[in-house]
Amino acid sequence: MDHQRSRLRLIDVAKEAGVSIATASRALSGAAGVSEDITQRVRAVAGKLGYVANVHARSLAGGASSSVGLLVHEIGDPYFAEIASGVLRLGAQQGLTVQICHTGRDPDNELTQIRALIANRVRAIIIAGSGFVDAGMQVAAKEELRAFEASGGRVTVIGRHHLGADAVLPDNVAGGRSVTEHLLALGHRRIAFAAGSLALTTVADRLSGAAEALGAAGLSIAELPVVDVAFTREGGKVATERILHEFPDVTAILALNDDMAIGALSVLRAQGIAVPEEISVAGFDDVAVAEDLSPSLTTVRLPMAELGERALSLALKPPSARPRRRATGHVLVARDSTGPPRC
Amino acid sequence: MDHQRSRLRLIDVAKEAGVSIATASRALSGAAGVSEDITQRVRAVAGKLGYVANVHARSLAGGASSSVGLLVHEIGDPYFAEIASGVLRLGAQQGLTVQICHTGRDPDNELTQIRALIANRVRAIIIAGSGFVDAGMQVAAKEELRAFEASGGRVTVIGRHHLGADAVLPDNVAGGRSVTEHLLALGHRRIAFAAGSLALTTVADRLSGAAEALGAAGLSIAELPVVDVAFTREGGKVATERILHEFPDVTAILALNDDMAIGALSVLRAQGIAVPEEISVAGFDDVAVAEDLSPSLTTVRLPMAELGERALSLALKPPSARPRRRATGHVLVARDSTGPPRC
DNA sequence: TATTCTACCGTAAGCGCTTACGTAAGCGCT
DNA sequence: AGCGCTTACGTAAGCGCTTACGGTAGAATA
Repeated sequence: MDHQRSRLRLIDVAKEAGVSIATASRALSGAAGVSEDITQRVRAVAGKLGYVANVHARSLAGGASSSVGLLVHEIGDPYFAEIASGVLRLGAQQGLTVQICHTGRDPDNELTQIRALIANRVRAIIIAGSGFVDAGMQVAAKEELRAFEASGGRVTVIGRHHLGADAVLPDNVAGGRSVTEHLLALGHRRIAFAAGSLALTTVADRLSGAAEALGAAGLSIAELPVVDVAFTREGGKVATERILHEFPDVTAILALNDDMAIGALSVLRAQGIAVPEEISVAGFDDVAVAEDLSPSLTTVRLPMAELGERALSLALKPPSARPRRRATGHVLVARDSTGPPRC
Repeated sequence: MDHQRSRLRLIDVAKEAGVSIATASRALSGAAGVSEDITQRVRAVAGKLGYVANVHARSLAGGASSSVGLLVHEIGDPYFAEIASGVLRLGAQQGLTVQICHTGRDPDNELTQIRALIANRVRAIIIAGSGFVDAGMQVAAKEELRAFEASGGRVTVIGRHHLGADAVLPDNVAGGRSVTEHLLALGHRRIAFAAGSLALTTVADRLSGAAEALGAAGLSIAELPVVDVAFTREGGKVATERILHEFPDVTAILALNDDMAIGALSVLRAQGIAVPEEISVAGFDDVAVAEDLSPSLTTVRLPMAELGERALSLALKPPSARPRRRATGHVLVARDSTGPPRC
């Protein structure tokens, strides 16, 4: 590839500026030990010539890489896309390039991608979606990550508690509390919960927040229906049908994510039950759809882009002795799917 | 950073395998001139030791980079996210790393990002969202890209015609034809078009496809209302109000993207006009929302992920003398928002 | 057997950059 | 003037890899 040879090198800039290559390097990188006027001169020449340093050479010589990796399941998924958006924004601001890998939920592929990131000598790996935090990650991949950390790389995890690595996660507990308080404030007492898998910390946290709010109002979640199906639209449908059938006195359904809430809405519409007049529905996540549904969905917005930014900023700090956890805020987005109970 | 020193190098593998570093390199890269058994031995050792070649050193020495760049406006936008998904999928399959840059629609930032990609010696730059193809790109950025191409880099564009570079784009003409044929087949004759900016090739193409379909049915688009407002939800609302007011005999509204269609639906709902019983509505793009609206939206799905894949595969081929164009297919997704006209 | 060829492998020269080290000049001090 | 010290800059040694190039063995040819 002649495409390498044709671009100008540091030595071209140095010659043009009448200094040595070392001085040019120092001037451009802002290192100490170069007089002010020479620094200016070199930078001016570099700008005039349109010189851009070769990242590979720089990284090879200096050891400091200027890129970070982001691991997601599927970048097309809005959840991950929004995380990526935050990571990219901060990355660009910091002059870092971001390499996004999506695994397609395939453990083999995941291992390959992690190896590729390490081969690229990324400074940090941010894990947003991965078997690492769920199940099924290759043992080899875990070892690879461990070795990566041992050799100075940083690993941070988004959205899950995870032992051994710094993590940022949405404050699901507070979110669960907020939306439950919203329902209580409207006057609801018989609230049903459409849960996904109770094993997920996400679900557990949201429910525990709800329990707190209920407790503060003198109620107990133990006396309310919690229907655990699947964290999907279909799961929402099944849960809703069961709730309507078994607990006809409920006045509000709190789905633990928006997908389930959408399923709930479709069942209610199909059965001719008015929302929110007869039953209120609230969700979790504020997916883009939520606003456009009819009725528009009351939900809890979690700032995934902000989580992405925080994960990166955490990754850029030196590691701490014990893993850090950071929870970010949330916003209750009250829309048309919730209202006061009829009676 | 000791993190560099601690990882094992090619020479470690070579020693362990009892060969020279050159032979080890050739064995791993699959170059000719190495006996079969030595190749196997080296690879086995590399695998056992978990050796991963340093991409920076490889690229610096060999000249051949293993990464490509993708330029988007905003990765959080599903349109770009889906494109990215396709690029990432094929990239992973080809062993390429993909550096995604999002510009936030800021021309200065865009220039910075392009420079960063070039500094990373990417093999190709895929432009999905950029002032390059719209307006407002920095002149410096265009020059940078031109120099990049001149020095052997490849540039491909997604979603726009663009002179001088290979491009892949959805077949908007065929899409416009399909959805119009669908409406005609249902029996509609008075169809109104809610357009965005007629200056966009996207809009022009979709309309020209519609005109073809109408022509084949013995109708002329010149006699039908084409309301040109803005390519937004709000634009869809305004267009719909105008259509209802000025052309009360229309039985179907074809919005030239889904955002406008969503706006149309909300106006119709507000005015108590039943869809599709009184008026049919169709859109374009098949955004994720489309399926969840009520009524669910008939629309044309454009395979953006596939476009991303094609853009990459085009970028990996040697450049052709004249720029290539590739149009991909589309799928008409007929849902509940369209039906036969009442009368 | 001597010779040419081929296939294989090792030696070493970079790729473009950073940075330890060396050197020279300027400063204040005795 | 001579000393040490600081500051500013140049020289050169790599970073880990690829790849000319050269050398050595065995096969093939005479």
